[in-house]
Amino acid sequence: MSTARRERITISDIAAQLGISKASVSYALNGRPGVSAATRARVLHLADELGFHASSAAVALSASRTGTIGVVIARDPAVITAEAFYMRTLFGVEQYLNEADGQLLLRLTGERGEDLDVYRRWTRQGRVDGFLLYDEHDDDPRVPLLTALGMPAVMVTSVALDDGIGRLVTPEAQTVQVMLDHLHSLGHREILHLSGPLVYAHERVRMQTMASEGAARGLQVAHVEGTYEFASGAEATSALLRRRPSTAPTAIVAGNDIMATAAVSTATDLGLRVPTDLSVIAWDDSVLCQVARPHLTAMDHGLMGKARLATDLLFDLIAGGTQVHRASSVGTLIVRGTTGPPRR
Amino acid sequence: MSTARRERITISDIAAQLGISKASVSYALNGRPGVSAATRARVLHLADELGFHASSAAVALSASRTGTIGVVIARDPAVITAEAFYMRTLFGVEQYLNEADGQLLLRLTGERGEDLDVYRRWTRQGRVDGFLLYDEHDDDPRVPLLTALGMPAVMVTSVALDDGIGRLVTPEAQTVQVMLDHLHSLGHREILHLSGPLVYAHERVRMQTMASEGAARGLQVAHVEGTYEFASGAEATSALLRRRPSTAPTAIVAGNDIMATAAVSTATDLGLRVPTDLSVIAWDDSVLCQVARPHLTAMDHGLMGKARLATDLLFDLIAGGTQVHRASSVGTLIVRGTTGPPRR
DNA sequence: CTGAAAGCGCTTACAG
DNA sequence: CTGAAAGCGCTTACAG
Repeated sequence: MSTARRERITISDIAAQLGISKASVSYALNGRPGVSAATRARVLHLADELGFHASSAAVALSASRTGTIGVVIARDPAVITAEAFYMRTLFGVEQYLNEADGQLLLRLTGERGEDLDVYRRWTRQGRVDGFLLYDEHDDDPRVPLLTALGMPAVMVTSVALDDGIGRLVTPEAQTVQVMLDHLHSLGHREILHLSGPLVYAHERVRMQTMASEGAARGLQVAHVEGTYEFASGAEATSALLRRRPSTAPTAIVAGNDIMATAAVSTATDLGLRVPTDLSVIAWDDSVLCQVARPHLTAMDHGLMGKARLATDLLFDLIAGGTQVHRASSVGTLIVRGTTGPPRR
Repeated sequence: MSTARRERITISDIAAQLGISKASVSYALNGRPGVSAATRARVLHLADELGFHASSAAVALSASRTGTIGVVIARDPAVITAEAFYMRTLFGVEQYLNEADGQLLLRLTGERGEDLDVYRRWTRQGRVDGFLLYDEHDDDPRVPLLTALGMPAVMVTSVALDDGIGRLVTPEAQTVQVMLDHLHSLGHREILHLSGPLVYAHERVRMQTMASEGAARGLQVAHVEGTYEFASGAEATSALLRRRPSTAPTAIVAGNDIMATAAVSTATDLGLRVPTDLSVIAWDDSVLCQVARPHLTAMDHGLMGKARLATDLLFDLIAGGTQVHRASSVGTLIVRGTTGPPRR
């Protein structure tokens, strides 16, 4: 009856109805000083009654604040849709955003650097206040790019570099210790580390840590670089098993759930028993691990919690925070059916 | 050297450097008439050289256009991270957006109606130009809400209602025909349809279609409502197998990959052989289907392509298009190791 | 505590 | 074809 033609309700409407200035409405709405408690209450009440929500464009334009963070994932669809990693991570981010009333702008690009253009464009267009970064590469071009653009960013990574961007650092050393201690106590002495692609910084860290921690325990740790794909896990496993029954590894630590599942499948197909003839640990737990037979022993890294931590750090930096490093806590080893004493 | 203090490059900068008006720059940039070819070329060249990207806030505020679509997923994290459905769907959407230079605002909420608030808020805030809708319920409250808000929307569904919102309609009848023909030709006469929750409109359609198409082929089709979860598939399967060897179904059509995998696992655990003693089809193909043993026979619905179609329809409606219904094409049955002739 | 006014960076009729 | 100007809906010093 009142606002027939005009679709949108603005602070001008509220100001007019209350007989005060737009400025007062703005101050009241944003919880800033400059209005009396009584005026503030009247504004908030009317805004609620009218279902008022400030135009994000107007806020962004005048206050240079979008309330939006960006996530750009540059990975092959075939791999990414197979792993649960990103979906869990996104859920963690969203849990935080639901509470903090933030928004997520998401972009899935190919692996050939198209992502750099998205960071640049979104920044110039003023679409986001900051970025959450995953899958760090060595000399990752995103770090200098975002630094140059002056855009807050948090890398979820295993490397605690001091390059100015925010970093949520995974304690890979502790993760490796948990897995190696488990295998060591079962009696394994020779282990194969089937990693993901070494272009990823965290895979390099894991490889080095597996080697050093293995040596510290008197373990032989061999390494093979995989692709995260099923075929890659199958191939590495059959190659390993062809060396039997010499001094081949009795256990495989696989870089993701897919390759771990492949290892179990392949061993079983070749007539071996898991875990008696071969033990397998998956670096990341997932439904796949719970559904495969036998169920896979795997690390639960609390991915949703990690994502929340990362998002919290990012909002902190956006708000002007200066503490750029934060550490996530070590995960839990879920012992299921694919690890046991080796026969030998 | 020139723009030291001022971070952002604006059309005013371009206009100044070229000695023309802001309006001309705007026309040139947006490919609209009102500038000579020569001027347009100079503008575009300089904009490119300066790495100019228009402020999305300013465009949104003045032109009421964000270039952003919203997707709000109201599902339990445990289920959603297990299925590949949404990740594939998001990839399809993103493929389209990468080409059309559109953006995606994503929100994952709980299942208790919090999503309605997000639709309302994003609309009032002017954050998006339209919504992509999934998981239609009977009398879905989102339809009247978005209609009232005057917001373009496309529901990806199995129901071709004429309620004004856009609909990309899955041909469930054809899908059912493909699966039933396969089972029928193998010799199955009694089939169990283990559906997902019937609160979803597409599950109701599937149930009705399974019944009618089954009857048309002289098949007995029983129905059990599942939850999409592993436990649900396991339970339904063991209940079915307890009825053996009477006139129990010899095949299960399961509503998603998780329940299908559960059916195979459970049957195997109970000492039955798949597919000899029990055949299983998964309604949606996934890595899980390819990794499980035996590999699962499943429908490939071309989810990424469907998502692209839906996004295309949405942008069409946003641009003023009036054709609200579009049909997606039927998927392909991938015959693997879980379907074969029944023993009987 | 309150109001008038400038400004954010675009788009879009409207005159020339 | 081109320019001057108003307007989108907020925020934010700046006076009172």
